[in-house]
Amino acid sequence: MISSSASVFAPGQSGPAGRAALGASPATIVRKLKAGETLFVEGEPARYCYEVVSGVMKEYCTLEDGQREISDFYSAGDFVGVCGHDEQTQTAEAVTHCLLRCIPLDALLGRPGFELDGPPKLVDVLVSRLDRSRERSTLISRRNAEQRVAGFLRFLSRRSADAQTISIPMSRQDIGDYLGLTIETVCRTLTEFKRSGVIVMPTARSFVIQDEAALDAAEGAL
Amino acid sequence: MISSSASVFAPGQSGPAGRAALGASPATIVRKLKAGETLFVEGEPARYCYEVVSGVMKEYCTLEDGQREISDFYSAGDFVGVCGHDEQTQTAEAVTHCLLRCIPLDALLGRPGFELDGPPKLVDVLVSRLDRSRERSTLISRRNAEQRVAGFLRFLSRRSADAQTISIPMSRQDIGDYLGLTIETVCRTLTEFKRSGVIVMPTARSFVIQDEAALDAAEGAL
DNA sequence: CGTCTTCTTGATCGCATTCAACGTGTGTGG
DNA sequence: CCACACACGTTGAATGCGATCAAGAAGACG
Repeated sequence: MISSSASVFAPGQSGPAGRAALGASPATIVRKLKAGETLFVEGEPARYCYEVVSGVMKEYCTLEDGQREISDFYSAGDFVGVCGHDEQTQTAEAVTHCLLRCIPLDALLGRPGFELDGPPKLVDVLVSRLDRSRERSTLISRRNAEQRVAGFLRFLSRRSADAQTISIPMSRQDIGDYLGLTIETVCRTLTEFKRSGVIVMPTARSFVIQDEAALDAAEGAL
Repeated sequence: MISSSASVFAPGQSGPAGRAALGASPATIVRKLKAGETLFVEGEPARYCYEVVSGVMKEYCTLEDGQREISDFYSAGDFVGVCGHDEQTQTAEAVTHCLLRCIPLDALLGRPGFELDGPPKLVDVLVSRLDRSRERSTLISRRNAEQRVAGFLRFLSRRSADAQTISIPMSRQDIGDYLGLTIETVCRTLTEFKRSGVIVMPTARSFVIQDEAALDAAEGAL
């Protein structure tokens, strides 16, 4: 499953645009991505990891039958592109307009000459990734649509911290691919939450939690 | 969810039996577990990790509604108990009679005075754990019972390497808790594989692959 | 030999998928 | 500014797969 077409490795696509980070303390190299743009694809050599400065990224695998499985969403402070292998095992794509800080993997590995100021330890990143992976597994292993969507709304609300109105940056398709549900089931479940007064949705891409207790109950003991 | 009852920390239960590893190069400390015995429970302080010498271990979470979710099975060469946190996030239990080599977590973290001979790098263990977690996610996110069970049989056959007859060390319940299926569905699916000649089962706890191609097809592009 | 656990099979039900159609919003060009 | 097109979201009806409830078979063990 190595989809390394030439275009993928076009200059400025497989690493930070322009200057390479070969100095001692790597200057903050930033990449901008518009919604829908691809950061890297499965099979590509993994030389950088990226700290999300703003926006939302997603990582996914494409299965042979064409189905997409989104393994995680990343927002400000998260690190994308750390898979622990020489080649990326997943594809990363911008959900919204994104600002990324590029970090040579050597820096995370603590190789001499690549020390970081505020070093995100590779181990820490891997641990948080593992935790998130397990969290998702729990969400999809034995829970029904209501519980999954409720869990997802909680996931979004946790990120938005104090915000009243919580935005939904990703499409229904993305939510489905993350929760292992069809787009229709996601819709229906949201509609049901609206109908029963658990949430209110000012727009299709935002919501306000009306009944915290009911949402917790819907999530069903997580 | 901290289930740290007193009995759990009884001597010889929360660490290697008898002598503690406080010397420089830790002598091989081994623990034996009978099938069904618990190695550690969720919430317990994580001070050791364990290399499986022989037998099969499982790690699982217990959800509030009583459902068990088995996140992984471990056999010879695998490491149990590395979660990256100060407390175990899961419970580990012996599936079969097990022999384990106890490794102080300090050794994996590379703390001075705790160097190992053949050091399993913490990063490597975490990476393999993450890979396995993702593999399981893929198995349960959008695949039907047939594909999941086929994938599980492949998982078992990969471990048994060259063996003709592959043993199934875990119960149907365990398989179900791992695949996110009920015990009945696991049974029915296995029966269907037998009926259609994909596998033969000399006993309920072993199988022989009769039609490799059909098993691959059933797994459905993984 | 009997008891207990594990495994298997059967019948029914409910939830999520599928297929299909209809709204809604957004952006582009006339 | 409006008209149109296109992507995205929502709703409806029917189907099918896996869960559930229930009971029976097969091992394991004392």
